[in-house]
Amino acid sequence: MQQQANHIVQTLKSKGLRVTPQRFAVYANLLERSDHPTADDILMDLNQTAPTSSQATVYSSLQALRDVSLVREVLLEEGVCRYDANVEPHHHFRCRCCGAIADIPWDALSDVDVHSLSTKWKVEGYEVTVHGVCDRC
Amino acid sequence: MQQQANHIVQTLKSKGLRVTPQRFAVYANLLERSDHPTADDILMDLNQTAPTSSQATVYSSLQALRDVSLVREVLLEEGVCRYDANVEPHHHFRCRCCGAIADIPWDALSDVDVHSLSTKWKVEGYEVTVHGVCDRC
DNA sequence: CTTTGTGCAAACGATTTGCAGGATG
DNA sequence: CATCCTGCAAATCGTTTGCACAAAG
Repeated sequence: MQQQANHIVQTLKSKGLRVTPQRFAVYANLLERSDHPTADDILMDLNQTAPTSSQATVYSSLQALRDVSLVREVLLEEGVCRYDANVEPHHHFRCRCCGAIADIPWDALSDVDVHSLSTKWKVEGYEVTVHGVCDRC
Repeated sequence: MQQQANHIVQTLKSKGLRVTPQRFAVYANLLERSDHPTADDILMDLNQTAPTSSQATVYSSLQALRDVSLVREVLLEEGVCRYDANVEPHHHFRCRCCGAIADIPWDALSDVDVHSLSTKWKVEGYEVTVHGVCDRC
């Protein structure tokens, strides 16, 4: 635990971010959950027991973390931006009913040849979004 | 042209939608462009020469068209919902610089085997999002 | 004539911003 | 001690809603 905390501090520092309690808390929270929370989800979670961080700060922390590629945005739903501390390439599954999002490891899907597509574009990457219904629905 | 107009009228009727000038205009506009406009883009375009439709009506028309599967939402950018009259399965390319979105025909990419993924999900479909830089950037 | 759509303006929810005070390196 | 961050509240942006009037079938 202490080790993990230290690791987070080092990671933030190595990206040139100041380590503040709020920023630490946002990133730590995102690292320990896998449910792709919204900014508001994180805010609620952090302030559940005691006030930890304000709304504006959560937003700006997420922005800072995104700018240094420690978190990524996940856009699979209208009107909400979700966040993911898993920045390795991977795919997503989204449940049509409950909206739950799950990660799919990169290797679980066959590779798609996106480089022979068009000479008009410089292709840099891709990802697959799978949709369907999850077990709870 | 007249033929095309008639076709649009028939399509709307066959989906049980009343044919109003505004709804017609929104759908026709979406059919003749391929740039995945936002609701506001459409509004601007329609009212460019003469006032044709109000903001609320464009939104409600798009909602109606989406409800009967004549248009689909495209979510590849934070905060904006884009619309596409191409409802056939296809993939998307998005330019990292200018945000432009282009369609990729379904057959242009190799199939991904998404059905052997997990027994926890009932997989219904998928699509690939390719990102990179377009020729103008 | 019944039902549904339109337009306006106000309401809404998520995110951003301005600014004064506070913490970090 | 200079710089960057935080918190608050107000502002902004895209979208939705309530309601009175108008149009469609």
